[in-house]
Amino acid sequence: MSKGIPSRSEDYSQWYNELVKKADLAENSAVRGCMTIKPYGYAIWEKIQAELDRMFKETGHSNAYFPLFIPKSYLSKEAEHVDGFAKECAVVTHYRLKNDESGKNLIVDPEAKLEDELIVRPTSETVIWNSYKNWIQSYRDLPLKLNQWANVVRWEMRTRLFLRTTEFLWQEGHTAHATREEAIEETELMLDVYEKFAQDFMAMPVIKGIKTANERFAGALETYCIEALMQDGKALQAGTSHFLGQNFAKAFDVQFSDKNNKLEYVWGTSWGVSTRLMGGLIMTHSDDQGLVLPPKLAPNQVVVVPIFKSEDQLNAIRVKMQPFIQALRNKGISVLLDDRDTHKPGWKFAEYELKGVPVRVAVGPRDLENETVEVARRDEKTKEVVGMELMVEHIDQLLEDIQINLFNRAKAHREANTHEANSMDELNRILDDKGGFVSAHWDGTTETELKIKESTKATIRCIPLGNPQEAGVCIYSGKPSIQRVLFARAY
RNA sequence: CGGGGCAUAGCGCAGUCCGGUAGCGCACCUGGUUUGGGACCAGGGGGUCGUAGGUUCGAAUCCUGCUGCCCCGACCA
Repeated sequence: MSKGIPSRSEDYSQWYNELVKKADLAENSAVRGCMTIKPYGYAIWEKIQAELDRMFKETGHSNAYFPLFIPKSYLSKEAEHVDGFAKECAVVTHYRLKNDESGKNLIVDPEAKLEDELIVRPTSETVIWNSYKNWIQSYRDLPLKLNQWANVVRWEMRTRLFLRTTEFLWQEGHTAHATREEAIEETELMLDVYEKFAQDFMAMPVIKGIKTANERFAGALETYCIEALMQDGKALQAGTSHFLGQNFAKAFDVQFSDKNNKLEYVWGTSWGVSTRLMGGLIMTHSDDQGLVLPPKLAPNQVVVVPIFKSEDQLNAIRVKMQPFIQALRNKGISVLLDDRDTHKPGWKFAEYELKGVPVRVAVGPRDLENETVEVARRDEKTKEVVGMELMVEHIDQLLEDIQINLFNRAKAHREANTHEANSMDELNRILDDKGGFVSAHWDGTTETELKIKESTKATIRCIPLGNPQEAGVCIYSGKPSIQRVLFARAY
């Protein structure tokens, strides 16, 4: 492990790339555009999964698993859906390999061509709705609320670890409802779940909103999203929740008999968050020393670094600290005792800073004498000496403080980087100057949205929920506008 | 997918212009001294120079194809 990572001010994207690798989160694999998620990175993802899974179940959803492969014909059943994904699908055309004449090279057996080619799922609406057709007959079968944890593949041109990879991990929820109102309610409920998770666990403030027609999920009537602002002033779409209307029900002929024995198409939703959240987590909190993790998602919340010269000293520290470590664990706090003698304390300090461990406890002979420990917090890089008998309570409180501090800090950053623009000049100036969210009047047309994107590289991130209605003129066309929308350059 | 850059030990790089059989720092191994912010000294191991061809007595070095990575664009969560 070499020391240090580039600073954020020098080159933010270089900083990000190096941090992901140096903190042992992930690396590029031998397969183009695909990443290997390393144990430390995967441990964070597992924490994300565990909490989201709990929240999904609490809101009445069950997990299931649908196949990786989708018959090509399924995708084309919903016209807009196929348009949205056709350009980035991996296709399975053969089912067998064989040795060539020389016997040395494996080749695709031309005899083994699939009659019906299979698509590696870019998302699973189509296979799932194909099953829903068989599962739903009556209003008594509704609502049907499923989620699956899965990998999906979208053949991307340009990839970045966690933010955009060809294969990625996610969850996709797919629900079916008897009424339009209930489906919309579900779409909004899951958006709230995402917001709560992002804010309470990732300590990442998000703005809930609705996507414009242009940015909408292919096949949805309405796409809701949570948008976060990264440290470099670029926005990140962190999660989406789609109201599908009856589009997929009609495409896959999913009808149910209502209480009056009348056949109706069901109403659908789908919603997802992906390993992209890892990118958001990193870019929301981390600094030039490395990763900064919110306590609720840190694989190790506390690391204890003993400082010793001899084996006897180490043993004395072990014996002294054991009950305190146990007491922390009894409170549900994860504690790592790094008593390796192969690395020096200073090395360990730097290492755990790089890996974002929220709290570090150092204990040496001096502390044993004084009945104290040195407690350092990763977020503010401050340390203080605490009496041993107060240590458990202190750390418990400190972890809570860090969780809240990270959120407040990120929120302050977002607020400081959200501005209003009343002209194209102003929009451009803000974007080039410091980036961030820019609230501006827009005439509501896709045409204008695209023109603005062309000239500024900024897109409409969302129309915030509960957006104040305010008469104005579109900054591009000068036409009347009823509200401001949020523009930003985005990941 | 277009433009540019890069590919030499696990990592970061020099050597390439001007062809003569590979070097530095970190990491690793051994021994010793060390240990409260990435220790020091001594010794040691590790590379068919991304890959496939070509030119040449001889290629990391020159030529061509391919692959991968990084940056910039178009596409996207």
